[in-house]
Amino acid sequence: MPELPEVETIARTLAPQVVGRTITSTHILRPASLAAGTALVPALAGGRIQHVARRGKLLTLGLAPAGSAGAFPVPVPGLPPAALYLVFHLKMTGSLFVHSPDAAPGKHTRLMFDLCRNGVAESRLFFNDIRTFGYCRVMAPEDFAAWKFFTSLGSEPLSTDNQNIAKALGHGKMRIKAALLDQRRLAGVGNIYADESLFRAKIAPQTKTADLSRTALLRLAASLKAVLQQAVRECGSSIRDYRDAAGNAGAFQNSFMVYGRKGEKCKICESPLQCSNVAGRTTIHCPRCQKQS
DNA sequence: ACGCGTGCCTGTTGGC
DNA sequence: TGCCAACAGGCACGCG
Repeated sequence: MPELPEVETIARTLAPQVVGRTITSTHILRPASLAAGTALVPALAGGRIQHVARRGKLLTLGLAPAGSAGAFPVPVPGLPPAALYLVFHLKMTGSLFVHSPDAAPGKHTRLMFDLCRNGVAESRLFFNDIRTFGYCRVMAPEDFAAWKFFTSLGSEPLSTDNQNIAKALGHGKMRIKAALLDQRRLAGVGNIYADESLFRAKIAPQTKTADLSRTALLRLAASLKAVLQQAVRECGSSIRDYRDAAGNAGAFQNSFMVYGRKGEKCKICESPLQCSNVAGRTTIHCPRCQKQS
């Protein structure tokens, strides 16, 4: 389930395989996986991939039309300019891989993009998604910049200072775990990194944000950044079958203190870890270590 | 306006 | 051993 570190890793490993290539054709195996921009699909042909970027959990490919000098009047905040964007949300089971140009779609292949370099067919970009929650949108910059989900995304935790992270998390009446998962407050945090950052900050996930001191919120901000930074360094977490765009597994799952460790002993105090449901999500925490507010 | 519960989807897991 | 309910979870949506 790609969260910020996984999407960042996928973007980094995908970029060298696709930047500079031109899309020659698009294969839509499951129309519903193309959530918007069907009318723009013909415009992809001849588009040259300029960059791969990430915003929250969204992964974007920015295209320039063939021969363009690169003047793109409508900017998309937080992303490099492009004439047209391919925007992916991988949700739980989406993945992106580059295969040979004649590779056949698999059972879970939803979209394929043929890529050429210097006029020669080079590869085929696959969007696979077992559970079909993920999607791809083809968007002109003005549509992208006006897309409600995109415009309501909160700031990037790794480029926001601790005071502003504490501010983003600290208001309202939510439980702190729900606030961490709220993409309008901070973009990119999912269930894994919410639980892991709460453990490291010694905060119980069900605590109401209003009951947390400024000190606790600042500690959580620092823990969240540290966890995300380490996970990016370790190329994300591979549980089940997550792989980056180069086919490599991540390593951060080896550093999990709580996620997926229901009933196991806390690595700090050896108390059994408690499983509960907070904000509609499976939540694991240590009832002994996570008490500070 | 905000917070919360539910549905979407399919492969895997675990209980009986 | 086999069946099947429960589970995984990000986000859209509807309700209060």
